[in-house]
Amino acid sequence: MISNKTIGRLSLYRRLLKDVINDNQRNIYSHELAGLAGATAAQVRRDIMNIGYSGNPNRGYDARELATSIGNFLDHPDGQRAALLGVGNLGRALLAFFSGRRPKLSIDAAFDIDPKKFGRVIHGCHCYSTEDLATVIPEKNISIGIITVPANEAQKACDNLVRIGIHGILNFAPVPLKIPSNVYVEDIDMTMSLEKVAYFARTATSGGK
Amino acid sequence: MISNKTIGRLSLYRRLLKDVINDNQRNIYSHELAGLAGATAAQVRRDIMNIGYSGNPNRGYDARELATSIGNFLDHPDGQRAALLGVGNLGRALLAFFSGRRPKLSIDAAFDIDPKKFGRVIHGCHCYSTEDLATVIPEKNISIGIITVPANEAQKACDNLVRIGIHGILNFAPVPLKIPSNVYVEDIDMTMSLEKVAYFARTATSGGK
DNA sequence: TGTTGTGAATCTCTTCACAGCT
DNA sequence: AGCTGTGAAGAGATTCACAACA
Repeated sequence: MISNKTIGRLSLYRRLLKDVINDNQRNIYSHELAGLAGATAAQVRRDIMNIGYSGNPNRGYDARELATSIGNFLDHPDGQRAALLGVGNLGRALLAFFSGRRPKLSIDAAFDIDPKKFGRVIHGCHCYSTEDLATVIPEKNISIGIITVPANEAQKACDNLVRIGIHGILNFAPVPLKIPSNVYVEDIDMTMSLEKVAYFARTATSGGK
Repeated sequence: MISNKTIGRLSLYRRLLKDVINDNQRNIYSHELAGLAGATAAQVRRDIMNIGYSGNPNRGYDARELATSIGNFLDHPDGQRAALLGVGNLGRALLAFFSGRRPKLSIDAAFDIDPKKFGRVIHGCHCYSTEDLATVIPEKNISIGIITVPANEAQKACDNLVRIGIHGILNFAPVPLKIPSNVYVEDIDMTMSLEKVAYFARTATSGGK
């Protein structure tokens, strides 16, 4: 079983490898990738070991092969699609941010309760009424939910997603969601992050992490 | 020394305690707070122990006192101010999100390179030219930077902040920043988070974390 | 009885260190 | 000589389990 932390770093390595490949660099050593990622060489080697890819003691890793191996590991062969719930300031920013970024992972529908938004296309994404959730999500074969509704509506949004059979949720609302154990939630708690920065900025010389 | 993870949870506990206090609940047990926070009772007790606050074996913790203790621990007595670099979609969403949220922690200046934005006030925050960074930041006594510029400009933005003497940075750009060891960076890597969700949504029954 | 506070045990993640390879 | 792959050690975080207490 592969850990949450390793998955996160693999995602980062792949992104860094794309730049390396674009610069026409063929091979990369664990310590080079570690330098780019802010990790240690041993960490990089172990992460790569975990997905079963092997380098060469002389030339390090083949950048292109490694990126492909990570892709095979992280991506679903048919791709995966996400729905965004809550087309406010943050929701729209995310639609812009993720638009066309990864072919195997796209936001394919947005939902809101405000009728003025129904039918609009925002950064290439069609906006539906929340009432259509149960029909649009299976129809578009969506397997991931992104919650950007206000805090007081987040649990309801989550419950709706879970009821339809969504197993993965990215939650931007600053409240812990109650979910059954077969659903994975990743929280992005910006308030918490900012308060951490404030704390460690004070305690000065290199606080935690 | 208190850990990064503990600081994060304390921030969360405080937010949850506000709701509890608003509901006129006087006392709270570690297992109740744990339930709200999605943690264990032992975890909550240890975190609270770390900041030196004590409960009562009969009544648990005094909600109001505990919230105050966490505040004394997390907040700077004079408050702290942040600057946001990069007034794009995400930057504007953050200005809206954090506007007036916490009195002791506010975004007091925004910076961009686009002259059309200079002088505008966005969600209550004045927008300056990036060239004015070195004058506005000391003037407003800002100690925290928030980076929402495009990936290829993030390191430059970071370097500018560090040069002016900023010790804490919240980084939304999807690149690891190179910083001296006396600066604390908290990364919010939305791409990584979404890819994690995609992965664990597949491997189904409660992947990692 | 049911809670807190906490030493000790456990679990998880990271780093060390080196054999084996090219 | 300098790298990878990896067992083993180490560090860090969480949970257990129970004495002390109201």
